[in-house]
Amino acid sequence: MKKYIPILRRTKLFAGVGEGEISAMLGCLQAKQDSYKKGEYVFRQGEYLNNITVLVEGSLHIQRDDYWGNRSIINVIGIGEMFGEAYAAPDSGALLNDVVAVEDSTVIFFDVKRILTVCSSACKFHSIVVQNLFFAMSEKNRKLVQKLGHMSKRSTREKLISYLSEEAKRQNSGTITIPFNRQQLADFLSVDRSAMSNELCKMRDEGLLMFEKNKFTLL
Amino acid sequence: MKKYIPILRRTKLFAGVGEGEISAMLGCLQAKQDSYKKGEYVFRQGEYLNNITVLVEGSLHIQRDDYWGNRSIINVIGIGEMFGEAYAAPDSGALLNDVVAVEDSTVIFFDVKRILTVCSSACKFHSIVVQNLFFAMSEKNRKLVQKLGHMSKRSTREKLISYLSEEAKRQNSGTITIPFNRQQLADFLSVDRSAMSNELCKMRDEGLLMFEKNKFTLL
DNA sequence: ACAATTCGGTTGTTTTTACAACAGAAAGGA
DNA sequence: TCCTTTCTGTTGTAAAAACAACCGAATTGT
Repeated sequence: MKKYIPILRRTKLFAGVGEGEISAMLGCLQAKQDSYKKGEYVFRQGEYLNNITVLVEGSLHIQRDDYWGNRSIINVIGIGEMFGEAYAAPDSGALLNDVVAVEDSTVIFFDVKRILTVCSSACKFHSIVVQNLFFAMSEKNRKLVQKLGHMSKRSTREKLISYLSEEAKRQNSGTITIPFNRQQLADFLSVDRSAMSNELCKMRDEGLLMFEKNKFTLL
Repeated sequence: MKKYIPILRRTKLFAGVGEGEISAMLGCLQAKQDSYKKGEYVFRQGEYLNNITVLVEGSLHIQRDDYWGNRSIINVIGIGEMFGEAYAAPDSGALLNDVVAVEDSTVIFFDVKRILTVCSSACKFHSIVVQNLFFAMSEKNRKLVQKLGHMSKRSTREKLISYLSEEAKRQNSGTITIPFNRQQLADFLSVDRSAMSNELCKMRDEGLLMFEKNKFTLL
């Protein structure tokens, strides 16, 4: 697990905490590590969690397949991001989504009780982590609201514009790379893939944007 | 502000804290109170917040109007619920939504820094509140994901079923009262009001449900 | 009680989407 | 390299939603 300490150091959860302290906290927080091959499930819908999990290698999708097989991608988890935190509280009930590795991935689990209960021992930085946890959850929250913003748009075109322009803002560039192929983007925006593909090409023909694979340029 | 202490006591934020302690914390957390008439704005899009706010009287909508006047209702805040917490962190940026009173309302503001920074003085219950804050944010998070679940449905009918059946589950009854009129429900689910009204009547004629005003019975 | 406004339902038209089926290109594996 | 699979774009059709316009009922304010 030692090898991932430099990565943990750069996460929101451990912002402001040194590598030495993180190393010490790994024990205090009962950290456990696990790896998953592309396509494997980290968590499944219906499971009960009691840990906060941080991705240190690879990439994950938080998604949900409904009864008819329609997939909805809720969120993408990149390296350094945490997940599962919303289901780690005592009365939060079962997980409503699947968490699946979209490439070979490694995660580290932290016991949530141990994070929230400030220990009396050496971990001075514990309270920083609690604050960080709050900030990270705030951010996740805002991200979800932004996604609601995209999905509240009535047409596929508007959804695309809403998503791509926000992504351009976030990546601070007119040319962006998205973490989706076409099917995944459609599942993320909850639209039909072929209709979306069609709309994208129309937008390209109208000179609104250019794209090649998952690289888009807004004009 | 004293008169609202019994209400605060029943909130998620102050769960497990006695009235005496709450009373003491009001000062410690620099609580401030304000009231709004129906239709008035508590916060506006673009504002910067640094407090967590709890509704103690009335009802609020978290909503957003886009460029063309399409309204999207993100969330409903009932008595005892908190809001604004996702925008109270230092780097969270400006508020993306409006918060508007849908009836005469009263709120109490708490300075977020003071909540997160455990004071050395008498407030023993401070750390409980920090935990509560985490749990409350978790819950809000799950609520947003549930809303994404409704909005990810492709048809108006599916959106309605998704929303109403979740609400029936939450209210633990086949007969539920929703906090929306037709226009608001449409804005909440991001569909056209007349089309939705039409669909509701079709569903009623098919024997799927019954309704009268904002009271629905699922069959 | 009356006038004005809001609310909910209805209908017809236009636009958009979902769905299905297919084909060429690209990627991946043996 | 060849074969297989995945990915993306294209087209046509059927279904659904948005939009607009309207009406009667209910509600609100004076």
